[in-house]
Amino acid sequence: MGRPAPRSGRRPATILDVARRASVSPATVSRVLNRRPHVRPEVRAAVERAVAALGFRPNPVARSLVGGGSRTLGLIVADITNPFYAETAKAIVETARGRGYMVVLCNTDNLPRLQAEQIRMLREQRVEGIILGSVHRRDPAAEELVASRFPCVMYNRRLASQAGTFVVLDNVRGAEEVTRHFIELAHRRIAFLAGPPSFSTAAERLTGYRRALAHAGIPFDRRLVRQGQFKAELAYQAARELLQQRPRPTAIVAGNDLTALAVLDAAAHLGVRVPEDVGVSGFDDIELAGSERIQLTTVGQQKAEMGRLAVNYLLELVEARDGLRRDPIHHVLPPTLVVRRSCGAMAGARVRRAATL
Amino acid sequence: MGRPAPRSGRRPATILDVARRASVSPATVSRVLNRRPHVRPEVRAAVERAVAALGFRPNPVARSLVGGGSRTLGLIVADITNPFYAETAKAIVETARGRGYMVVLCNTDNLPRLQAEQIRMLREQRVEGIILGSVHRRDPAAEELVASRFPCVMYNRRLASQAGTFVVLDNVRGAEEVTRHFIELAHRRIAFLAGPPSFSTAAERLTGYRRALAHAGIPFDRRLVRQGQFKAELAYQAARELLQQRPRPTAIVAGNDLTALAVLDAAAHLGVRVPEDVGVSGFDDIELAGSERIQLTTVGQQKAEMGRLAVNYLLELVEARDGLRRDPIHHVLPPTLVVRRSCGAMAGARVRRAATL
DNA sequence: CTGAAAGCGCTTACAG
DNA sequence: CTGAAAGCGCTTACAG
Repeated sequence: MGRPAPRSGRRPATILDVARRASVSPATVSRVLNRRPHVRPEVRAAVERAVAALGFRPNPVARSLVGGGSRTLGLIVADITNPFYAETAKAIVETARGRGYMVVLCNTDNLPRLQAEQIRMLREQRVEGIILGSVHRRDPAAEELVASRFPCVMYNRRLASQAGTFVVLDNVRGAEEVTRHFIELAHRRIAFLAGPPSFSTAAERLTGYRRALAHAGIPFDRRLVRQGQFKAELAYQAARELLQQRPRPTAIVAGNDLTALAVLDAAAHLGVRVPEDVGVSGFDDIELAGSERIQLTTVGQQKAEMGRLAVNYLLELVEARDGLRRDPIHHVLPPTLVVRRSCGAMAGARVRRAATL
Repeated sequence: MGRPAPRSGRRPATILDVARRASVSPATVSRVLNRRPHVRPEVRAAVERAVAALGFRPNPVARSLVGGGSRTLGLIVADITNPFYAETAKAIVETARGRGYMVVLCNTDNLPRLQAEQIRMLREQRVEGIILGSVHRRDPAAEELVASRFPCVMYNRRLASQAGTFVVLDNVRGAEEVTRHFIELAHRRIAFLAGPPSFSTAAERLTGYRRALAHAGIPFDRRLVRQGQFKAELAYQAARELLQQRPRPTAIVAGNDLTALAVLDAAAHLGVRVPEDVGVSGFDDIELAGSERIQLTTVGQQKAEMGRLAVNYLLELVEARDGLRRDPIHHVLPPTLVVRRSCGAMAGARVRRAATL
């Protein structure tokens, strides 16, 4: 009588099965499973034997219901087909797996409404923390998330308020360095293909560009700044306009590699040679930037490292059992100027060297 | 006395709160929530009012524990930084969201051990179904998953046994068409940069290549086939070897776009002109294949459609309440030959046209 | 049509 | 050190 005998079939073992086999209570099994102290070694061993014999694996859903943690994180990016996000996402997923967490992927296309909805869904699904790859500078949903003290970290972009933990590139310096690089190559009419000013990345890169001009005493000319929106199609149009200006800019600093590629396309279609007629630079150093046909000068960032840091900071928050939650961390990574052919420095070097001989 | 009054604070409303406010039982609330019949309209309305007033959202974890479904799917790909996977993943995530499901992303780097581990973890997390983007032709973990009748669908690649539901490209035809295209351009020494033969995609593309040669009466020459492993670095080496053969192949059919780009690089480094000295083609039609600097002739596949189909077939399985589970579906999508500059057809056409005048 | 009760598989105080 | 009991928030037979 009483409960039916356990079906010998496919039903996965539960903690009760383990308890019975080891002749202990489920509470004790739970203690062993969670490596808690206060269990006699021989009891612990018996439980472990039972676990092994039954091939028992705790049901994460039950654990999560009772507050034990779902071992799942959320990752929200703007566009997973953007190589920058794909590369960081890969590092994030792999780092999380190494720590025993899975990650739910969400794609927002930069739509605030979608991002707010995804944050809500992720919290309902009881993910233990959220990584935000594409917050806006003002971003009510993200700000509320941070304020609620729910474990989260931003990467790539940050809030204007500087609230919360984030790991970002030093975008100001990156843009400043690449712009100065063109200045050192004797450029004066340097255009800037900007990203949407609602993103910290775009705003900071524009700042860096202006700063480099200012340092060199080159007046800022707003006609040389065009919106590329970080998107290939829009950037293509903007690049055409820039390239048709007279006098034509002698260099174009693009907001990211995707838009820099659009500049290359626009130049090709207009018969403008790169780098002879116009120098071009990007931002991100995606894998294709180094290919022989592209050879894009760009600002590199440590994408895998950024992803790893984001996960590690997040898990610190997740695992900090409430009390000892420390101050938000602002981790700013250094940029690397990657000089390839598209800026003209290579050719120039060769020419100069030849002249010296 | 009895249970403490609900803390007015942040505790999210539960089904019990709703039941109390609507003066019904939790069972009735559950019925309304799940749109089950047999609820008087006025009761239903009262419950709905209570739900709205409390901002109640059912806890998916509890639902999932009791067998109600976690509303989560798993997606396992070989490499999310490969644009093919990024593009299909995007469609998958968005289609799933439209149907109210989230998706857990896993990356295997094509390691069978990792894939087996991820499948296990996903099942433990109680995802309701799994999409496999990178099965091997023999793949014990995937075969077992299919055999267990757990809802799953493969895309891109399939099992040699043809077991399970899948949506794939007609790879044989794709490779056959692009090879024939070169033959029609009068090529005879056509090399093939293969993928790992343990993948159906690679095996089928090789078959298509051989079939086109056979149809044209061109003898198969195994020295013209090299392993590119679908990876840029390995393909680069293999491409160098091919390009240094004497006589040099006049065309190279690459197993995918990533390896075709490696061929372009190798050619550039060796001073071999594309398409004048060697024609090149890829497979996948990733976004960059169309850029002005690349202009890669390739075999296009409907990536977004493939992702959408995978989700829809999977949800059919998930939602087919056991009984009416129908036969596995084998959906084979047609390839599209995308002719750009790298094959030489453009230049050739122009030349021929000029000659005619 | 509706409710009381049991149960999903764990964990966490509370006793001892 | 260990166990009995309650509970996490739902859903599902079973009664009525």
